Amino acid sequence: MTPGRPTLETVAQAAGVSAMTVSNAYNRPDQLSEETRARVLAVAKELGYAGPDPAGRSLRTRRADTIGVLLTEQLPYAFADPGMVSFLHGLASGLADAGQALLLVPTEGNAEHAHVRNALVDGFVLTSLVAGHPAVADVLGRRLPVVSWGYPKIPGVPRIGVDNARAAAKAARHLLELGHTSFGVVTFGDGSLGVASGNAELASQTLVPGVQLAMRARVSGFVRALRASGIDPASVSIVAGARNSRAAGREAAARMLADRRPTAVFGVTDVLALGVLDAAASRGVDVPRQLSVVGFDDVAAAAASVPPLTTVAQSLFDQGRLAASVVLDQVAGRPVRIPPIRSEVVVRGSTAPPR
Amino acid sequence: MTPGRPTLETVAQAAGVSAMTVSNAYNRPDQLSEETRARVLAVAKELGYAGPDPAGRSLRTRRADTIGVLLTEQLPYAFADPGMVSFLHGLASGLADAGQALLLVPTEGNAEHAHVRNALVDGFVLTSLVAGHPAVADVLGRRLPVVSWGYPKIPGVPRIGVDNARAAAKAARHLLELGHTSFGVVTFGDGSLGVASGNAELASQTLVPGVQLAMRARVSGFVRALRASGIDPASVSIVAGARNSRAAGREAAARMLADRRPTAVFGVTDVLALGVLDAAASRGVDVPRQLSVVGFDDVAAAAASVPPLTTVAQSLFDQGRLAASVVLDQVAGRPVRIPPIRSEVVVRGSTAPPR
DNA sequence: CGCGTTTTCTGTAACGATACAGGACCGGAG
DNA sequence: CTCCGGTCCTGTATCGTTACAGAAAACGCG
Repeated sequence: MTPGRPTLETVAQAAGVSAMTVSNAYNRPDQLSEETRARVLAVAKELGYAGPDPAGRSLRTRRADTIGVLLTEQLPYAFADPGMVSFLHGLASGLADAGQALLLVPTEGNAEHAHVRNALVDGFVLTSLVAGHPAVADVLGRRLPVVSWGYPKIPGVPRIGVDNARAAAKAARHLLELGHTSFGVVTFGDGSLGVASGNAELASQTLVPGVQLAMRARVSGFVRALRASGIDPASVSIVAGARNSRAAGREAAARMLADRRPTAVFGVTDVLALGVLDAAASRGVDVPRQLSVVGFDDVAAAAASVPPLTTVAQSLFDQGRLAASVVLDQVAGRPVRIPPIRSEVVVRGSTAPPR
Repeated sequence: MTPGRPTLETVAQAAGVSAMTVSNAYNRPDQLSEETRARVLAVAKELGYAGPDPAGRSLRTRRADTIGVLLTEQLPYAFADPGMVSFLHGLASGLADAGQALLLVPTEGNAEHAHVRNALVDGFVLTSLVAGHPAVADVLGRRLPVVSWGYPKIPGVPRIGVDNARAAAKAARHLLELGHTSFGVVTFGDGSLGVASGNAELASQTLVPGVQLAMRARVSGFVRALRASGIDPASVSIVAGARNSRAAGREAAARMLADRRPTAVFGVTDVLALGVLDAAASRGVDVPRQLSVVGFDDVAAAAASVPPLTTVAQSLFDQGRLAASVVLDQVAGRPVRIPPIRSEVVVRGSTAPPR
């Protein structure tokens, strides 16, 4: 009876010890003599035993030492968006420090969300998901610890995220302090909807990407801060790109600049703001002398652009690490505390007083 | 006897059916009447049953529907390097299409490589690892399907990667055709070692990051192509940055440009080449009129730089997708075929004839 | 009405591991 | 010689699921 893959039992018999001893040889070296351990491992090697099977172990111990992150509808989005990459970076880093691996769980494709149901994880991190996305219900159904980043806001689920409206207001105040009086905003998707009606925070009944909820909050926070300083909201030209990409930002900005050109533009993400810089450059508009541009996020590319981008920095990497510690605290049954996320305007070369 | 977490059995008893029926309710809807299924699911919901436990399922079915990717020694590297991110993007995309999740397995931290041993995966993808990295042995010990990207080269393990030397030679020929006669190379780490002695391909006995083996191949391929056209290899100034970052590339290029300045520079990665552009800009050196710059990889930032970067494109995204299909072919027992990876020079605005 | 088919459901037997509770043995103290 | 405390090792009992084979009921049909 020696066919098939070797197991603990196979090795145990070959080595003349009990299965427990073989298990201990791998996991509790102090529980057996160095001598026996060496012999057991030698036998295991000879038999081609691959080591204790993680599936068996996981079933028995009820732990996976893995945290799953639910990626946006469009998997590509996760890697194409530098902000998301920074967050994942921080998350992976925090998890690795705690000896946990990170499982990327796609939400698209399988309609039954088999990925979510089958994911062998001890907890989930939700990232900027579509509000009301069915996969969220599946995650909650797993009854595992969860932490949400940005949106959706779920009752009873710890959430990490900046106050987008307040952070965007900082961008507005920076520009106001420089003396600007005419403004534009570049957003994407339907991120501008509801702003005109002052209803930007209205929860949509339809499937609205969570990222776009964040963008709405940024737009409305920006506009509100302007209004507080006596700027007429109706004078603020708001354009939306098709998606959050540099090219879309450039295209949207081109439309705006062709119209009556404001002296200051707020891009709701750095990626869009970089597109604004591109559009300005190709039209011969000098930044910052003829046009000030502010972004949001402070991704790596923001510091390297020409000119370097002034932006509202939120530490995405740190938020990733925080998400890791929050979900692990829950797994371990420790109390969860979420400090407020800080944001600040990083002034670089893309903003200046208007001429 | 109803304490603890509910299981299939708990639900089965409450619903008055067998455990198998409950299992089928979740996994084989066609195996039972719609009526019973609805009743079972209702009971399950009422009991707070979270659905079939992935650990039990995985033990029984011997599948995890997950592929693990072993990340470089420095986890941060994976996310900080846009080339790696593109590869991961393609990999995740290919896996998602096949209904597989992606597990990021860190190699650092735990000396025993518990992550590798415990990873619940059906196969592994190795990425540009340190040659002879101990985690590689652990991976091979798992006796699972493996595919390696770039380095290390492991006998019997399918490997995906461009021919770095040949691709770099294309960069050299592009510059030669433009008429350049004085050259520089910016690499990183010890990527230049051995080139002078013509021994760049020598496998090192020490722990040399696999990425650096790739860089060595690029440097030597570039230099060899120059030599083939009568350029004295000794006249090529080779400088190395501390790491693969834009800042390091800039710093290294600054040293080179302060010296006798070549008319053409090859950056062994786009990231480094972008640093070269930065260095040129800050010294007032006009690219491409006074200096031509060629990169390698064709990351997104290469198309957006000022001027846009001429580079040797290798489709990292496609290589990620290929890695996915190769490892899944192995898992499924299908024959593995690895097509050659194409590379080509994408001419943009950073190269021109010398003046 | 009898008989083969299909639909619907069930019982048994692993899958591979570890937690736990001891048992055997050994050396030294009393 | 007994008792005690370690060290080293073992047996048993799950962990929760699904593959497989087949039973029972329902159905179609000549």
